[in-house]
Amino acid sequence: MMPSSLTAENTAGRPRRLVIAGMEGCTNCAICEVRAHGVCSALRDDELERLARAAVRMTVPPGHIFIEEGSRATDFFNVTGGTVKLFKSLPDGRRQITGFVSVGHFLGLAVSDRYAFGAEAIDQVKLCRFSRPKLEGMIEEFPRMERRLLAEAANELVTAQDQMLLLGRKTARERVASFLYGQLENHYGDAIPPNAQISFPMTRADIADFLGLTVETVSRTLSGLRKDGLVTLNAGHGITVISPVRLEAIARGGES
Amino acid sequence: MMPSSLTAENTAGRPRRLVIAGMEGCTNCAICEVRAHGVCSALRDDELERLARAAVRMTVPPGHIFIEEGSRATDFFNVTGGTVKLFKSLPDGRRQITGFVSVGHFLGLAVSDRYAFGAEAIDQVKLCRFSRPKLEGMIEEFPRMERRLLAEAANELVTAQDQMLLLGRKTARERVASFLYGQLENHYGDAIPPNAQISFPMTRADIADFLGLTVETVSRTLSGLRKDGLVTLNAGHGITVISPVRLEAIARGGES
DNA sequence: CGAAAGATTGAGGTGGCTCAAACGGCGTGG
DNA sequence: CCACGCCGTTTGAGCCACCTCAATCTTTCG
Repeated sequence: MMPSSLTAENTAGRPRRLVIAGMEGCTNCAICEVRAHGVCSALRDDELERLARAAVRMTVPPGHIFIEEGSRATDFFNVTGGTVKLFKSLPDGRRQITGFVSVGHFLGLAVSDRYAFGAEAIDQVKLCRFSRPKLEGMIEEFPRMERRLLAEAANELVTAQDQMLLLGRKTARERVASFLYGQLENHYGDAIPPNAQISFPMTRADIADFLGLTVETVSRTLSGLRKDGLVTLNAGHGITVISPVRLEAIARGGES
Repeated sequence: MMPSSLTAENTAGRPRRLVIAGMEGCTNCAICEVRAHGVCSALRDDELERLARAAVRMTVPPGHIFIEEGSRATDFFNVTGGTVKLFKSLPDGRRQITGFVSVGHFLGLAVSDRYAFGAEAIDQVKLCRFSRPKLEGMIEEFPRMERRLLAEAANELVTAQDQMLLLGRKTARERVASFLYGQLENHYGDAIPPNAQISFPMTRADIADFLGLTVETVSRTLSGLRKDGLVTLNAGHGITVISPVRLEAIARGGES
């Protein structure tokens, strides 16, 4: 009756409560490992000084939800390590992952006073946390930061539109190819060599929830790509893309 | 072979070329009918003065594409009348409508120097057009405008995430109910009365492309809702929603 | 009024889902 | 070190929601 779903398993074995582990207090943003990424890259050293006083560093273990869907939006986050999945759910447990985000990404741009999505750590995730009023004050003071946030929001909007095209109109094969190609771009940028290797932390279930498919379909589709000589599936979550060019053609919808 | 599509008809009978009709030159933004909406509402009168000098008003007839997917992003637009559909396409003609926008909405936040989407007038559309450099200059000068743009982008992001959930995980019935309920909210705000009337300019094909379905499925699903006593289908593009509450329940995924 | 576009309805096909079983890696404990 | 259980992955068989193709009906508009 439901075309897709994760009713049983995905609802049942879902991670525990909102737990925030390992809060290390504020450190120096100027020497932060993600200094060059995300919002931070928009600021000068003296501005970073201010930022540092507002930031709380924290670590979140795999599987833990640190933003609960619909909860009060009290904080903003900046991902400084690991990978996070953002998601929305339906009452019966069906789940859509709206994006995977990693280092440099900014989280928490909420419209209302509540988060419209949830966020769960896939692997060990490091975050900078800012209280809403504090960050809003900073935005007020540093127009450059606002510029940066606008640019990032515009970027996400473009990504979201691509994903809507994928979810609304692409076949399973095209979706999986799109996902793999996206991963390639993340690792290699524009210059993707033949036999490019990727390894990602998300499970088949995550990929399914991201692509609007079931685990079985993702698995079968990957096997199909393997049979067609497009990829090899390595141990763990590793994949070798033999022909990125052909993969992209499939992702774009230009080939069967 | 393709699960969804608008290959034949939708590709063939597609609107003509990029045509911009009725350019009326710059007018006074202070007395503009959408003064209270969109980006304009963020500005003071003296700032609007500046805006007016940068704006070119234009009218676009139904069916005409005024932003071509992938073309150079030379302008920004502010919708001052009518309804616009935003879309992305695949090479074989499959099309996904990413949103319908109307008065007050801002268009053209492109990341690169090219538009990532196309825009087509559904009915008679009125626009304010700004050249990219001019608007960027204004943003530089008026932080309030930037604030406003960021807020609007954040809003669109939330909408986009909702749409991803819809496209990835909702049934046809839930999708159509979601669409109708969204239309209700547009017209009535939060207080939607029983037997609420709506009439919208988009065709069944547009709705299908928006919901990731086919025309036939949209039509059949609407008929199903009618049979179930949830709506009545009026002449033209009018629909009466007998029970908005039950419709919302379906849209949310909480009822069959 | 007539042509063209849009909407509805029917009949049949299929891509991806559901249910089910087997397989593999990995940590735990005996 | 191996047995065991858990979890994620793969594969198979069958089904169904939605798609495709096609005909008819309705609305719009010149």
